[in-house]
Amino acid sequence: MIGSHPDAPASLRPPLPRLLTRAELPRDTIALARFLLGKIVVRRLEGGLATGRIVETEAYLDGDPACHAYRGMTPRNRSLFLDVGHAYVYRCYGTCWMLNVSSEAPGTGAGVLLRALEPLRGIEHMRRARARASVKDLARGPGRLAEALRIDRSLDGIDLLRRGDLWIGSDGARTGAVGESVRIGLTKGAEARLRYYIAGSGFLSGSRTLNR
DNA sequence: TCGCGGATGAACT
DNA sequence: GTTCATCCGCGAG
Repeated sequence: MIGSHPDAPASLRPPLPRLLTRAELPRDTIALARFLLGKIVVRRLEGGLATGRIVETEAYLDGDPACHAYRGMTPRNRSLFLDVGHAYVYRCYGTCWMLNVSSEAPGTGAGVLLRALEPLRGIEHMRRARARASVKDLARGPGRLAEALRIDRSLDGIDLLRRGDLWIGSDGARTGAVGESVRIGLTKGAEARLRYYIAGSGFLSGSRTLNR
C-alpha cells in the first residue's frame, strides 16, 4: 500500500501516473483486458485524488451473449460502441454502478469491466463512501469499486485517456503472472474464461477457487 | 468459509 | 412484467 496523507507536501506524494495514449491501447478486447491489469485508475474527487491499481478485469466481446451490446446499440449501451478507452457506466441490480472501458474500433460494441482495484492513494476519500470497509474490501468487486470512487452515470461516455474527473494511467509497474477464470455472476456466456487477474493479489473479488 | 435471500431501479420485451 | 456483469447480512457447518 502506497497511500500518502492528502496534506503532505507535493514533493512527498507519489507522482501522477503517466497518461496512456490511444495508440498504445490494444483494440482487441481480450488483449485490452490483460493490458489494463496493473494500470492505475485516477479519480478526481472533492478533497483530492483517489487512485488504485487494476488487479481484476473481465472481457465482454463483440458477439458475446453476455455483452450488453449483443443485441445492438441502445441508449444505455451506446458508449460501448465508442473508440477504445471511453467509459461505459451503467447501473446494475438497482444498487450498484459498473465501470467498463470500451474496446475495439468505433462502431463495434465491446468492453472490459473493471472488477477490482488495489487502493493506492486517497484512501481516506474512498472511505468517505465506504466507511465500514477495510482497505482490502474498499474496491474488491465492481460495485464496490464504483462506490469507492463515486462513479455514476455522469461519467458515462467520457474519454479515459485525458486528465479529467476519471482517467487511466500507468506508473510503469510490471505485472507478474496473470490468472484467468470464468466471469463472475453471469447467466449468459457463463462458460467462457474471460476474467483476468493479477495472480496472488490480495485485492481480488471472487472465491478462492476462482483465483488459483 | 460458504450459500442463501432481499433491496433496488432502469432498460428492455 | 422480466431481467440483471451486486452487495450485505445472516445462519449453518
